[in-house]
Amino acid sequence: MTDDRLPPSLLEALAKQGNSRTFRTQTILLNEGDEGSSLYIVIEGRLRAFASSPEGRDVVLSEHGPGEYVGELSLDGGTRSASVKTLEPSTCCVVQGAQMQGFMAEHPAFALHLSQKLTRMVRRLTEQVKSLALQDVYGRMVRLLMELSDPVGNERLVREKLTQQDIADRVGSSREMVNRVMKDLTTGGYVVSRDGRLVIVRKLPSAR
Amino acid sequence: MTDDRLPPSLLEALAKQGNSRTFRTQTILLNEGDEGSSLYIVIEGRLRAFASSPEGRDVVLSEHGPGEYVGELSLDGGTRSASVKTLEPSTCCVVQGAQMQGFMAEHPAFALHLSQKLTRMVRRLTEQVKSLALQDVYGRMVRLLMELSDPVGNERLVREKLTQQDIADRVGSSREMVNRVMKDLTTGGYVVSRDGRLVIVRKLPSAR
DNA sequence: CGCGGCAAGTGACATCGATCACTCGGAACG
DNA sequence: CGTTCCGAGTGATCGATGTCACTTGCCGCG
Repeated sequence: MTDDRLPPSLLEALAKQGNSRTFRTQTILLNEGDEGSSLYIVIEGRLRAFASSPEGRDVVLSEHGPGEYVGELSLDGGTRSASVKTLEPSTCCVVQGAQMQGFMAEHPAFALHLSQKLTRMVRRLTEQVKSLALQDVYGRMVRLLMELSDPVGNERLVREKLTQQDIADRVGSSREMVNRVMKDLTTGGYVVSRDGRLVIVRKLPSAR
Repeated sequence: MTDDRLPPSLLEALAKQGNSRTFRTQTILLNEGDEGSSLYIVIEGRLRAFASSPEGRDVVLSEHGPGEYVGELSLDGGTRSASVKTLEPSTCCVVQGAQMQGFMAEHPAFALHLSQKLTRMVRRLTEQVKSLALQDVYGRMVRLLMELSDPVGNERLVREKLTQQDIADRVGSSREMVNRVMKDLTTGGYVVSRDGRLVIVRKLPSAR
C-alpha cells in the first residue's frame, strides 16, 4: 500500500501556509458534524479518525502518523464526516481551508497527491464495508490482523500495540468477543504474543 | 447531495475518447479483483457496484445512472475494488484507462470533477461504515429509507422500486429480516406502499 | 511496598438476526 | 386460462454476539 505521506517538498511548502500547534493525548481536533475546513498535517504524533454512536460505541475509520494529513474532505465545504483525536502528544500544522484554493493552484502536485489519497481512502473504506457486511467477527479480525502485519521470515509481525478494545472498535464488535476470538487463535497456535506485540506464526484459517 | 453526473460539455469530450457499447440486463461489466483500468460512462440505463462473499451474499456499494461513470478507482493501476453489473439494458461509453492521462491533462475540469466525486464517495462510504458498525438492522433500514427518499409535502417518497432483497443487500442483512422490519414500519403506520413505491408518511422513530 | 487503575480473561444470560421451510398472491406468458 | 416464477409474508429454530458482572494480572506511582 502506497502511503499517504506528503513528499517532503510539498510538506514544507504546505506547512508555510499554517501554524504549528501541539496537543495533549486524547485531544479532540475535529468533531463529526462540525463546520470548518482546516487541514491538520501531522508533524509528530498520531491521530485517529473515528465515529461514535449515541450509546457510546466507537468505530475507528483510520489512523495517521507524521507526514499525513486529515480534514481534507471538508475542503468541499461540507461538514466534518468524522471526529479526529490525538492518540499521543502530537504537534500538527493547521492550515485554514481558505488558504487551500490558492495553494492547490500553485502546487498541482498537491492536487494530484490528494486525488490519489482519496482513491486509496475509497478503496480502504470499500474493504471495510465488505468486511462488515459480509464477514463475521472472526473473519473481520483475521482480515484486520493481516492488514496490520508485515511478513518477517515465515511469520507476520503486527505493527502496532493494540488493546482488545482497539481491535473491537476497528472490527465493529465488543471487547469480550475479541477476547474469545483471540483465545481461539492463540490456543489454536496461530498467534502468539511476543513482548507486547502479536505475532502470526501460522497461516490463519479463513473461517473458524 | 450534489450529484456525480458529468456536465454535458465534459461528457461529450470524454465520450469522443471511447466506444459506445450496449449491454443486456444483469451483464457483469467489471469483476472485483480484475486488472483493467477502463472507465464506463453511463449513457443510458443503470449500473450497480457491489461485492459478493464466497457464500453468495452480496452488498450493494453504489448505483449509477446516465451521466455518471464507474471504474475510476483503477486509474491508479490497482485492481478493481468491486464488481459492476447492469440493472437494465444499458449503453455505456467505454474509455481505455491509457487515454485518461492525456484527457485529464487537457481537461483540468475533469480532474476536478473526479476529485469531487471521490470525496463524495469517501463521505458516503464513511456513512455506510458507521451505519454497519454502530447500528442494528432497524436503524440501518431507517437510514437507507431516508437516504433514498425525497420530501413531498409532509411525506417522503422513496425514489426507486426496491425489492426486499435489494434492501437487504444494501443494509447487509437478510431478506426475511427486512420483511419483519417493514412489517413493523407499516403496521406502526410509518410507511405505506403506494402503487409500488414506498411512502414514509410519518417521522420514523430512530429506534424500535 | 501497597494502591489504584487499566487491560485482559471468563462464565451466564439475553437477544438479535440468519436460516430453513413453507404459503400466498400477482404478473408474465404460452 | 392454466402454469411458472418471483417477490413477499411468516413461524420455528439455532447460532453468533452483545451485555453484565466479576476476577485476575500487570504496571506505575505515591
